[in-house]
Amino acid sequence: MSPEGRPVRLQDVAEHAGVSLATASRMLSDADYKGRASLRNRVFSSAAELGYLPNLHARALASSTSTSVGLVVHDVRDSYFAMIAGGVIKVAEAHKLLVTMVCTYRNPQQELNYVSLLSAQRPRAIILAGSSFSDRAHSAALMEQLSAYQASGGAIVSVTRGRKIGHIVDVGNVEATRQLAHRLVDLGHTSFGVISGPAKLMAVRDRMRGFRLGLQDRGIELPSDSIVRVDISRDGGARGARLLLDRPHRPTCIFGIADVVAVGAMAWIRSAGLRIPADISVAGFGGTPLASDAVPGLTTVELPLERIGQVAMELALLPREEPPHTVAVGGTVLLRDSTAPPQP
Amino acid sequence: MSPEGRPVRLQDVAEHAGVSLATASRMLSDADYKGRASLRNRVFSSAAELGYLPNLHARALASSTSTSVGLVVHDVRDSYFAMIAGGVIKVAEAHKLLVTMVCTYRNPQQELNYVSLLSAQRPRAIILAGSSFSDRAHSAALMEQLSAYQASGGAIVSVTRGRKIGHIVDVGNVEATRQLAHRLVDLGHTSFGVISGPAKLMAVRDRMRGFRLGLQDRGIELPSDSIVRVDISRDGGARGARLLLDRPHRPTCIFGIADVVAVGAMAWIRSAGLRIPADISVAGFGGTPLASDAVPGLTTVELPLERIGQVAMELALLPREEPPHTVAVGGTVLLRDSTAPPQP
DNA sequence: TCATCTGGTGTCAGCGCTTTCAGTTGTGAT
DNA sequence: ATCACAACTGAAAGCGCTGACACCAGATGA
Repeated sequence: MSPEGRPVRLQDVAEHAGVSLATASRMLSDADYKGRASLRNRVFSSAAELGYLPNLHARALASSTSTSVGLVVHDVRDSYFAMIAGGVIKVAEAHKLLVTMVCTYRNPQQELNYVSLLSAQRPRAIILAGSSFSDRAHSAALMEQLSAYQASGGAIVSVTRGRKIGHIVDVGNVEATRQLAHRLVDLGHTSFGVISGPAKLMAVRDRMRGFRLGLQDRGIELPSDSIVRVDISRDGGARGARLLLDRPHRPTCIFGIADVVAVGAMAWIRSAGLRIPADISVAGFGGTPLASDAVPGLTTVELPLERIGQVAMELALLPREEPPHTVAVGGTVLLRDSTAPPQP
Repeated sequence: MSPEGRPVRLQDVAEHAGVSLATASRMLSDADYKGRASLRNRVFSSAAELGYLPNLHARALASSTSTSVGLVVHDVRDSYFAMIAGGVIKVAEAHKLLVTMVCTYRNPQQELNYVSLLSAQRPRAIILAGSSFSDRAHSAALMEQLSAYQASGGAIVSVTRGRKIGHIVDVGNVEATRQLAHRLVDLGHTSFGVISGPAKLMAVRDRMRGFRLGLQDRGIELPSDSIVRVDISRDGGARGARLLLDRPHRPTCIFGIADVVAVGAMAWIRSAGLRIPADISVAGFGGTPLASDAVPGLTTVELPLERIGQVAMELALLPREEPPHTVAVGGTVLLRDSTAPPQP
């Protein structure tokens, strides 16, 4: 490192090694460039000795290729996104790319702000893992930003269906939830309660639709008063369970729109003195560790979350000329002990 | 956005608004600069109309101040770090800073690599939330990197005690674990099993030391054959519990070095047909959502994880001339239902 | 032997922005 | 009206790096 203050520049390394700036640059950052072995050694040992660290900003500016990747999630604290982020970071690190993460906390306006802040960093790709609001105006604004970003050479990957730009990782919310509904009905349930999330979220809508479809497939309607909407969080789940249990007709099975919601609901149900699954069954969605750690184990739609992150990052790495891909990453219904046939 | 390809530069905005580059720059990014109102409007509306997005790389290069912050954790998928990351990101976003996260997966060599990759991005600060290995050579190498980084103007915050550089957020591993031990002994336990983690981690060592001290305070020794070392993960916890239960003398209380370990242990214990806490008590460390979601609720040392992240980020924002601060963020022993007096 | 490559190296013009510095305008006091 | 002073604006010099281009040696083929 430098004796004081000013960081070591490539120039310093070049001088110390007695070569030109350009040669030093090529030696250090062009893998295909060999050069004279003696010089090569001199450059590398000078760099090491001086503690040279390339300035990524300068490099990005000069070569207009950055080493960062933007990741947009709703909330890292939710295991669902933490797992996806883990997958993204794993692949990114293998390629020496840095992942810059922003959390929108499901606020569309924040999302817009952070996406533009991210774009300003000119990342190689932007991965939208939590995104997709149903608001027309918002999607239009987002699309505008994204297409500008794409036009300037960035890759876009969305973990959602139906975005008309970039690559897509489709987790098949609708179909998976439909399957879940089938299995729950097959268990014998006919009266359901659903703890849903903000209607502005596409994922929520899709899961709701899938659940409804699944019930309809078995000839069951979901009355609108058996649905409550809460924040997607543990507390939201608890509140949702309370609302549902307060109603005159108690359902035999509750579906939480996300694992974290279902887990919150389980806690409330238990504290209300009811047994799971004897008195009431509970199911979730996501396949987070929350579901497997829960007691009893939470029946859920298991998504390969970390894998989703990895796939997203791999798509982001595809050459620019590649046409938009859509990768379907299916979920699997995992029946655990939180669900059982209803007591007669 | 630009009609095609090339992004809009400040130059374009300036021309469109009929002012010089310099003026446009000042209008757009110097808050103290007012300028003639008419020009000001022209510049802002031009920027909006053209969809101008500043190039953060160019800005960082020219002004040598970046808008990013580096965050080093062991593993985002672990709620412990996800919560801390959430706190860091929350404060960072409030300051329009972007957080770049790397995961070391507890590999010292990776840590070194990623810290230097991060430094190359010249972030305003580097926050080491998961770090601190006991290896001498490794710490020396890390210190060298960090001090070079600091010399070049970056702030450093470590969530660990005893690093001799930058600000410190001290979670008080030793003292908190000591208290936990007291409480467990006070419950009546005298025979303990500990599921510990890699000895190379300072946090693990500190918690072990605290636990030992706490027992010694009550006149109890911890035989070395009642300690098993595993990976800090759910599976590690399960494996640890298996090892402990296989031993001739079964402890009445098991301490997992981290919540995730304790939760894994609980799962194994339950699957082995033992009841918690009737047959065996379990305690963890961290205060992650894992602990509160567990059934029975996991006794643990509750750390304000999100707050720790926030504090770390706030320290990172302190003016450079500020001397190194040390903020102690205490943990609280939270006795839940996973612990009870041992059965006679 | 000389013309033709080829790979290695140096020179230099930017990448898009900030920031002196100098010049220009407008303001209040004289 | 006149001068000092402030506030504004523009021209230009980089920030640290890459990438075209030019140049040079030595190797190759006729």
